[in-house]
Amino acid sequence: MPELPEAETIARGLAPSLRGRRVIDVDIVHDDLLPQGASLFRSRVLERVFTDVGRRGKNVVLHLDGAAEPDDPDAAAVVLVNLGMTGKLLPDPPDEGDGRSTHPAIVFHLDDGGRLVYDDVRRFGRVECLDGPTWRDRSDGLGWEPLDDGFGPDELAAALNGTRTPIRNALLDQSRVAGVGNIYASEALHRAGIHPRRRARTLERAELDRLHGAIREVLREAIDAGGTTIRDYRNAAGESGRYRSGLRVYDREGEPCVGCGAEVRRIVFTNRSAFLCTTCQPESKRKGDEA
DNA sequence: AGTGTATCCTGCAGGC
DNA sequence: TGCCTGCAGGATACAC
Repeated sequence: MPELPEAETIARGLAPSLRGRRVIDVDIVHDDLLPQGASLFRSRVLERVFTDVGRRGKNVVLHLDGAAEPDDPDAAAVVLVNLGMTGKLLPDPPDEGDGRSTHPAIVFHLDDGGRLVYDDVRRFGRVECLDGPTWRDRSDGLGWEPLDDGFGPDELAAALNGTRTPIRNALLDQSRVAGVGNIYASEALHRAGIHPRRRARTLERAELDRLHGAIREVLREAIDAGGTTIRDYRNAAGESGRYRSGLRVYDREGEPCVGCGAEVRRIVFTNRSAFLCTTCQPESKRKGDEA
């Protein structure tokens, strides 16, 4: 569920509360979230100190010191957290009431008596502990950070790489651009006036320029609002995101388009909903497409 | 290469 | 109240 703005909000909220704390024990409630297996994961994480929290695409990256070999920079490691649809990272959650962990999957016990809980209702998330070189390789397999200075319209065009796949699907492909999911794909395409089903290779230069600007704009606005909560998303403090009211089409089927007043429509392809205004985002003229 | 489908899982809203 | 269906911010694997 969480996309780039939600992962960014979580990382920012988590960093101050996690830095400098050491893992003294790990409870593994659901080992199906650990592709490495419980014992390897535990052995890699035990006795290490969280040094910082970052983000890459939709992933929250918990940095660990190189406790075993302090002089080797490659000994530093990360806990890579892909939150799936319903993942949450909760530092020191209360036992009762709002913000408590309802579906704990992995519990890190920390040296000061506190905890970091990875909670995940549907358990589509993944948690891994990777050494530095492995993490760099993994990160290299992801596409552009859309908010990086180096990411311009030319880079977007190159990432799309002439594919015939619908532009909505191309935007969801994390190896092209990292961090865009179903909400912000719909939102960016609406702002750019491009139909979600347009084949990526048919986008003209002006459309690529608009799409590039729209992606960055909507992601920045969503970060400023602390992300979007449709139902499950909560930040590290257990709070909802405030960007839902900034959404122009996503989850607004039947409501008027803010641009033209026509009804927002929901279409489904590749098993996922896309929301659009068919007036502001006209379908291409012919079924097979030109170009 | 692209696309449709199924899968992993749980919960919730809506229809009857 | 309950039962059933469809749907959900993701990612992958498969057959055509």
